[in-house]
Amino acid sequence: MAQAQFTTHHGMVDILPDEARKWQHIESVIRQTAREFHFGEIRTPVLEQTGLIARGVGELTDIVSKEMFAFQRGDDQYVLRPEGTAPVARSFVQHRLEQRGGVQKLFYIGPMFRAERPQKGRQRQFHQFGAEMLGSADPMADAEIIAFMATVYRKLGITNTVLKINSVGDPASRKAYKEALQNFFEPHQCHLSNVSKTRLTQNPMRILDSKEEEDQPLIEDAPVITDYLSEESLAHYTAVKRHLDALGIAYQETPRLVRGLDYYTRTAFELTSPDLGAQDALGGGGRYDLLIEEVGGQPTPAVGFASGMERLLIACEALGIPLGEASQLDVYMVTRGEEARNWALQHAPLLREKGLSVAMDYAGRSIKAQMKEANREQARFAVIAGDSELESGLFTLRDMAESTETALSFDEIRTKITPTLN
RNA sequence: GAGCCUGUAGCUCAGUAGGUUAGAGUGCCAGGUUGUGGCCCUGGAGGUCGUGGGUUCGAACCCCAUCAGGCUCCCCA
Repeated sequence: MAQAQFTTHHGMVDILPDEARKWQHIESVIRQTAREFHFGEIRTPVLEQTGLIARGVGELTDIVSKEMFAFQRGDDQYVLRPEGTAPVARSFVQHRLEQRGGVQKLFYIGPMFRAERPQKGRQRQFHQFGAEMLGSADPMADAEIIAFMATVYRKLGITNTVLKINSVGDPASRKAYKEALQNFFEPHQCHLSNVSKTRLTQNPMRILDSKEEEDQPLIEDAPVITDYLSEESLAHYTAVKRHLDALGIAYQETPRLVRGLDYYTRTAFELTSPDLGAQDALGGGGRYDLLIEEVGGQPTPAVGFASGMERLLIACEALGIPLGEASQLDVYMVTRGEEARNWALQHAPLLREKGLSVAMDYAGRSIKAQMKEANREQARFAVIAGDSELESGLFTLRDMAESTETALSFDEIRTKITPTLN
């Protein structure tokens, strides 16, 4: 491979036009879904203050402790955002969105950054779409958020997914549960893996989603959080499940589901796909009733989800779901001679005004080469212009699929060709 | 951060007892048709064999390092 002098950074990739078409398709499904659920788009900066992420996501999380792209400039600490929820929470507080009344419903699509070791379905710059509902503690909000996420996948035809849900409780129930876990694991400490041993003191709940084999038998018997939920949290959880049932959204209760971000309270969920290998999470989310306060706002209950675009692409590909048609070229203007090229350059806009896509040769190549290109680009029509056509005012309109030609004036051509739908 | 595997033309890949100017298919460009595509024929361009060292008379092939990718661990989207 001829090595380029400059290349993308480790774990960061270019998305070229063929690939970008797929992204556009997925994005349009997301935007359409957002419209149907009546969520407004929010676009926050890619750079945030490091303190916001550290506080919002949690100092002890992997994301903050070892995966941040952060730098200092002057007195300011910048970080490339590793996720979307903390920035949305910041924006909510900064712009006093609670003053607008009602529940704020926001969605976003954009790049996130984490300095992890790249592998399939995991990049250092990756893209997420997500949605947040701020200002509602109602279990219906949880159900709507999950429905939003599920709808995107359903529309795209990704059906072999599993929705896992759990409740991680409120602070009080979580405290009780953590103690119960510590009491349970402590006597068996010597049977735990090394990672889990350290988690025992720092964050015992994380032991539950350990993949270490030696931990599995113990995890099986570990106490279940649902037994430690406060009355309110249990009622909330029950209501969320009831609403999902009513919506016809299938789910799997997963008492051991714990998410890696600190801000979750009560509802936690994750959508997984068997097509993704080691990184099997398509998306996930939950309720974060304490985050807004944590980043300096009034106490505000909220719930949201985030989903990985790259993983969505992988899932589509695995299922053979076609994404994004090649853009249709309506007219290729084939020219011979400088005069004809000038004519084409000046008349192409008159076709484009009608919404037609129009291409021409910019390299002064032979008619044959231009026809070849028209064919490659799957043009519907070729308009051929040379000296004789310019003189007579009648141009050759060639239907590429039919291989038929007619002599028409430019006005007739302009009237005859109409844009293809889509 | 750790382990294993891979790295030859734009793309998919051949190419070891280490030995002269490194190959195929496809794509690209051109000619066959002096103004016309898709099929066919012919020709051409394109690779310092990921990069840097080392071993050797000689390395795409052996050794080391490095970079990039893949799979797994960790964790997450």
